[in-house]
Amino acid sequence: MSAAEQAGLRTGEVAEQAGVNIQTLRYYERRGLLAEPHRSNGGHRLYPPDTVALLNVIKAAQRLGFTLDEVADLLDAGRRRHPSPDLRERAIGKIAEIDQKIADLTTIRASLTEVVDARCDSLTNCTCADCPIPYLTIGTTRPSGDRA
Amino acid sequence: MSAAEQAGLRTGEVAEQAGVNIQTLRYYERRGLLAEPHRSNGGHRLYPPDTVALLNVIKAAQRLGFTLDEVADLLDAGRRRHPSPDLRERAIGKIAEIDQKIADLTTIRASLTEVVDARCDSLTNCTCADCPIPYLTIGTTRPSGDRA
DNA sequence: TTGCATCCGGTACCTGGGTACAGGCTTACC
DNA sequence: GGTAAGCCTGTACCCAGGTACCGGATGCAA
Repeated sequence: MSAAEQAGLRTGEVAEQAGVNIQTLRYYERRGLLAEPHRSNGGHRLYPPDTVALLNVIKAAQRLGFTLDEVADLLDAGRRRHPSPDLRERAIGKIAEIDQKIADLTTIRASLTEVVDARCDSLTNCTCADCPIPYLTIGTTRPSGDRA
Repeated sequence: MSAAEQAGLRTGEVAEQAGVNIQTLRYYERRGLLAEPHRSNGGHRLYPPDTVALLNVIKAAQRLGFTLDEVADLLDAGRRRHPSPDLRERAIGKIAEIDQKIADLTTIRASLTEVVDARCDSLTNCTCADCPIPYLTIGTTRPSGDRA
């Protein structure tokens, strides 16, 4: 059993297993998404094994359109055992955001399904001559009043 | 009735109504998201009125984590009356992506709800001492094999 | 103890999605 | 027809999120 096995994963291992760049690990550390890991005597980082899972979480959240700052918030909210009232507030806000996202995605999904199910395809000469923008409904439910 | 009324909206009007920058309109035009509008004799752009709605759609899709290229694809898919088989293929792919996004969002939502509902809050000294990463499940369902 | 793969910090660079500015022409209203 | 607001093209710049590169130090196995 080598020393590495009991001390943790090194950057290269984490990066490889999580499918991210080594530089990205250090970047996330700077951004506060990854806690500073332990170091070897020589100063090399040694990560706890669940870091890989955490990175997958981060990447998943990003794919959903959250910024790194937001991801940091989400992780923070989830991490604390007894969230402060403030944190609760923000979590509630995030839930509302998420609900909106889900609603929008559902609308887009429906539109795409129509395309695939050939609502227009088979009708070929689709009744809705001016059918150009099928996702229009999304626009009408946008979250905060943009319009004057 | 002025000439403008029958010819279309000018950039400033569209930008204002859609809540975007004028520069953004031209940027979208360059990127192919907005068709080149008609021009006045003097060369000023004159947009059809539904451009505003279209912009809202674009912005909504962006909030959901789609890139501009992807938005362009989505719009394209929705626009065609009789989609080519290829387009159908891509639409199907997008639907799968969207389903994944919805699933992930749902998971995150559930985790946040737990936080808000004080599953830990009231337990204060939460049983799950190592509860640190509640969204872990997301990572395990990530879309395409990242791992070697 | 040598040698190669890795890792270190620091800095520079890249892409996506915009945004700002300069210098000049149009529009619209008096 | 004068003039202010608005628009034109072109180019430069900005921010987020990474990536690449550099010169030097570590890790570890033979």
